[in-house]
Amino acid sequence: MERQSVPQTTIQRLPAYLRCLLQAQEQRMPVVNSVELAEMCGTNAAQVRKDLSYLGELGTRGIGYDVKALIAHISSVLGITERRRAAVIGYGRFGGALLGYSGFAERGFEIVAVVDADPAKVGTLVQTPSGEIAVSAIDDLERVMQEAGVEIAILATPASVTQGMADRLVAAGVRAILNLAPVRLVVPEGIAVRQVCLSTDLQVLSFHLAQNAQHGPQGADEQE
Amino acid sequence: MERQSVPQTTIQRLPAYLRCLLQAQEQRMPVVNSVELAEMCGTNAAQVRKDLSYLGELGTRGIGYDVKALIAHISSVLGITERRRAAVIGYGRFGGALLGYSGFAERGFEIVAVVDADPAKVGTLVQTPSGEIAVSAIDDLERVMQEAGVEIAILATPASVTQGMADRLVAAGVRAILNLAPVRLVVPEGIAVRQVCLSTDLQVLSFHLAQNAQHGPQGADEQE
DNA sequence: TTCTGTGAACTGATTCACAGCG
DNA sequence: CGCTGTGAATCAGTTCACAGAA
Repeated sequence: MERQSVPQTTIQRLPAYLRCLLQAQEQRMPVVNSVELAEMCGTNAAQVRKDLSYLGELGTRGIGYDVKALIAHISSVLGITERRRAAVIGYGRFGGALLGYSGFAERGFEIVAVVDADPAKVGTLVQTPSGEIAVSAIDDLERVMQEAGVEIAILATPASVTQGMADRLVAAGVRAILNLAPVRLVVPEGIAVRQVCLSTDLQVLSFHLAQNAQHGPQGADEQE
Repeated sequence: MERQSVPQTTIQRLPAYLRCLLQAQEQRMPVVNSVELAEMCGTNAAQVRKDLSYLGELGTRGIGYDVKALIAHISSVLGITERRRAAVIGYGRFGGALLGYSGFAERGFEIVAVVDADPAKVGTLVQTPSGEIAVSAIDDLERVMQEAGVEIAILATPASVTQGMADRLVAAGVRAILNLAPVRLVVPEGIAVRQVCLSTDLQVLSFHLAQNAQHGPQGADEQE
């Protein structure tokens, strides 16, 4: 019944708002206004009001935003009122680190499957914050995704095999992919992909170092 | 002697151009034109030409861009003609994964120090793609940063101590920080910070799943 | 009076379309 | 001719400034 045109940039800020609101809740603040919320997450009040206004009329004039209600609303917009089921593809250094990470569970995600190509690893039991799971074989990828009801795949495979994995995941019905390998994925329309590339981020940082070195230490801050 | 107004967005795309150019070089292509380069990195030709034009007149009309020369130029703009020295703060699951990752070395970075608070870990030898290094104690943070000549710090510490670490790093002269902990860092003007938050990315993906579920499987692709 | 919600103005980035170099 | 480099047009996102709800 409502709009669908929430700007891309606003969506990317919603998780930050959510984090700050949870923090406010811990501090027993029943209400926050746009100035406080902006302060907490490092934006400005106009931005906060504009962003939240895309989601509906969520505030009370003269008062501010009800913390509990706003948390519920943003969670709903982000689609994390129910826990989302994710899988880690590639049980290597990064894959292993992800499985042990408790931050996912705290933010609405559960790792329900791990897949690896190495026969030596298949069958291994892995301890995750939300339980113990066994490593599955790559050959069973499609079956495992379907049986575990995986909605999001986290690709932590070697670069060379990553596109192939993505193709199989899409064919198996996975519609959202977080790619940690340093390759650009090509996927059909309608599949959501997010690329995380630490080397890219380091290179951007390096650019700023190069800039500041050149003409006096006054310079660029933050990203975005 | 030249401009300093390369748009933020262009800078963030330079690493991708670099990656594609290295790939072109491997395929023995001496020259690429804007259409080919756009194809390779998933943009459009106008974008490529505009981006590269901010760096100078690097192409040859009627021909395209010399791959070798363009690699050299972009590397120079990104400040990675010399190897940049980075440190990993926090030798936990993620820190460990980073140290074993060979992608950094391939893209102009060298991990020259690891620091951890756990006395049991201090002194441990860690094998990295570019050699063996010993874990240093957090108490020695300032000295280690200075002696190793660290330019970029990668924060992989528990959220609760991350801001404190950032403060000490800045005080120790580090001017660029890649933060993997899910907290917003507050740093003085002139310090470059990049935030990587996997949970945030998952939440954005979840938003897209929620959207598509609502009104028919036609939908959002890619990030940015 | 206090603070939200929102048009209007502005800023920055992308795309278009073409002049002009090799 | 083919392709770059670039002004001009467009589009998206941010900031301003204020009307009006509580």
